[in-house]
Amino acid sequence: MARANSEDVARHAGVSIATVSHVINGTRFVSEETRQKVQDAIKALNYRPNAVARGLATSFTRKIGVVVSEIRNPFFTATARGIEDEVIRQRYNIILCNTDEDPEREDAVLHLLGAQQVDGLIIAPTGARSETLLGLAKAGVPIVQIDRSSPGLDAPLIDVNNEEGAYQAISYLIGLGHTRIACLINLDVISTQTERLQGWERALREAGLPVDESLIVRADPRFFGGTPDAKASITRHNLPGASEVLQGLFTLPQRPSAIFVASNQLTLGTLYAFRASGLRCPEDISLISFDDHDWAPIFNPPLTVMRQPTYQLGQIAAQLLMKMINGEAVSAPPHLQVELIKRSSCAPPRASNFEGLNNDHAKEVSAAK
Amino acid sequence: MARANSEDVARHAGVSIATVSHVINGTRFVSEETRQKVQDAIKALNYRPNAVARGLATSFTRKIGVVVSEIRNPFFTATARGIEDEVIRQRYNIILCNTDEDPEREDAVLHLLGAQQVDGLIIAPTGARSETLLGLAKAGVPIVQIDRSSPGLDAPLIDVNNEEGAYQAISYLIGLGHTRIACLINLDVISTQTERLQGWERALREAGLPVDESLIVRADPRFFGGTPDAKASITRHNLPGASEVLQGLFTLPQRPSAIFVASNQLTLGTLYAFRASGLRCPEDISLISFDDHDWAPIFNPPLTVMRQPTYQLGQIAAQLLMKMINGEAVSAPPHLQVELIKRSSCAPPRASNFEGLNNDHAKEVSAAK
DNA sequence: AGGGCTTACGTAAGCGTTTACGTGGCCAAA
DNA sequence: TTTGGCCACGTAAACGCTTACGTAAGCCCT
Repeated sequence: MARANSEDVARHAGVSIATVSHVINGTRFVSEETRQKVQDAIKALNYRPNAVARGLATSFTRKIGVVVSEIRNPFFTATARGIEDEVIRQRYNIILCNTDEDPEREDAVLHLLGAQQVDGLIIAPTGARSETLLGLAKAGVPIVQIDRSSPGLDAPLIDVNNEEGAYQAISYLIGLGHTRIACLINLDVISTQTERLQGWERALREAGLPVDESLIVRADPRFFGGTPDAKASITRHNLPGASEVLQGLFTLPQRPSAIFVASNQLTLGTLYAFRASGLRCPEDISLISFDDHDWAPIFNPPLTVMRQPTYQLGQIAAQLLMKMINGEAVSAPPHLQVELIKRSSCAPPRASNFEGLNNDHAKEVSAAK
Repeated sequence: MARANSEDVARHAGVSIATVSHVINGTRFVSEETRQKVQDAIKALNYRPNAVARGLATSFTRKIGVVVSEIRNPFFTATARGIEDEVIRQRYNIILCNTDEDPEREDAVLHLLGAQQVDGLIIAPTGARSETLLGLAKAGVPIVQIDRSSPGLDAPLIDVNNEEGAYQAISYLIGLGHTRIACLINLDVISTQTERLQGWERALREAGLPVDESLIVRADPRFFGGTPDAKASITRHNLPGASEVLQGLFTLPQRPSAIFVASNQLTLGTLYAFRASGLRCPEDISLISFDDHDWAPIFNPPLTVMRQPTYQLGQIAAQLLMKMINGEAVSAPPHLQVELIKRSSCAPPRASNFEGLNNDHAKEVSAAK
């Protein structure tokens, strides 16, 4: 059963094809009588306007591209959902693409999206400068960046204040009495990681603590414990992951009493390293990590985290993009705020004073003394 | 800078627009000389074919619709990723939509996808019969269903053997010595849930155990501990979630010694209920649940699960769909297999015999006696 | 020499919309 | 009776491709 087109509708209603277009879009006055005839014809023929043809005619396709590194990363999953909820209300669709942080794959999907004539683009760019991305921008495609920014690209960026978030996390640990705080970051060259590293350093410096470079460790992001295929496609650099790297660190004579995990993809490996090294958290080592997880509150111990407003981040990015698509002037919004969620994976270091305690586990530890 | 079109290229190369099209698509012989001129022109003008126009002309848009209930559900996240990896190789894009198991929203997104002239559709349908979906099928849109099937729709279904998986899970528990095994299922009307319930019942019957209806509990699926906005959009029925429902069950005089969780969205709530009720797992109660999680191996205890090949499920669905789009004859594939991943959340019930033990924790418990 | 075949490419219709412009009918004012 | 204007709608070009069909040039064969 071939789909009816507007010509069929016009014939059926005894009007011109222009009129059916106008009743559909409400773009000019049509008498009540003819409008009714057209509506009836549409019903009778089960007519649905062809968005592709409309796209050709208007150059608006009602599709936006969403490109992230990996949709299985809960950060992006939630963000994508925020985006979709926002745009679907305006009858827009999202085309989802993964880059795996690979500039080549990024290039490929950007070409496809460009060909698809998306009305706009929300992208978490890889670290590499992308001529293709710059080309899209120059061609007038509205773009908003999320989480990180692409070199040379002048497009609004929606992200959190990573440096400040890390600073808060480290300050919290310092307040608990820690002085040797490791910082675990992602090997991928993403600006978020260096920003968080800077926050780590600043907190240390401001507290008058030594900045020991040997406490900065980098690991290959990977899914831990996922299905085999997932694992294969996610291990990117084929270099040691968080658990391997940390088990080395933990055997050091002067091991840290706390660890700050700057990437949500590294948390599971860290937890595994604790277990493998026989370290109890928070008794032997404290943990604070970026990004909340849905399992974090019921983990043992419940994880203290820096929560990012992921869903909201997607919403805001989408709202901004829609404004740009509609030709409204927009200004780069401020950073979103991260939130310190105190649960129980941070406690004062052992054999230290307990001033500044303010969570249950710390009190338990204190009481146990 | 307006984008060049094929006419610009033709003019620049001194050939006709038809020739440009043919060198791009390789659809007819073009002399090496002219081919070269066209290629040069394409480079010079940075020409990219407009997929929308091509779509209008050929009626193939190189887009497929992917509709799931909730992309934040890791099951669908992995599946979507499998789909994308598969179709991107053929330069196809996916349009992602969420339904929240809401027939109305499903209807809305299906209309949009229909208008967008997707070449095919991969859908995890809601339980409700959908005229819109049936209409798309009748209009000739290739469709493959995943996870569950839609009433009245004749389209291949890619899923796992839910009944058998549940049967295996329960049989495993029975082998461990359990006789009172609760079954926690999702309130949403999805066929997977009833199938798993049937597996539960069959295993019990075949073992000659009583089928106690009071051990079947239903809960509202919801994210537990997620961000506030996530929670709001996910709680669907505004009815008690897993943790509330189970805490009731656990205070019963004859509480179950094991629980089978039939939905991955209910596992976190179950774990929370354990904690809230002061129940230790697996010492006081055993747990086996559908779907693996990336945090399951490092949870305390590591969770024994029925793993579904989620990523692969997406791949297979995509492969099948591509064949259908290419007009090849396809046959409905067999169920995918679920896999019992034995970790440590299942142990023999206390004060019972220990025959049939086969996991570490069970042995520990045994040894501890 | 003329017809026919091949080679390499051009012409133009068509895909299903939107939209600038045109037009017939009717009514009121001159 | 004109004329002008409004009202309600139709005509046709345009969007950027694909593709069926047409065609000019060159060659071979009789």
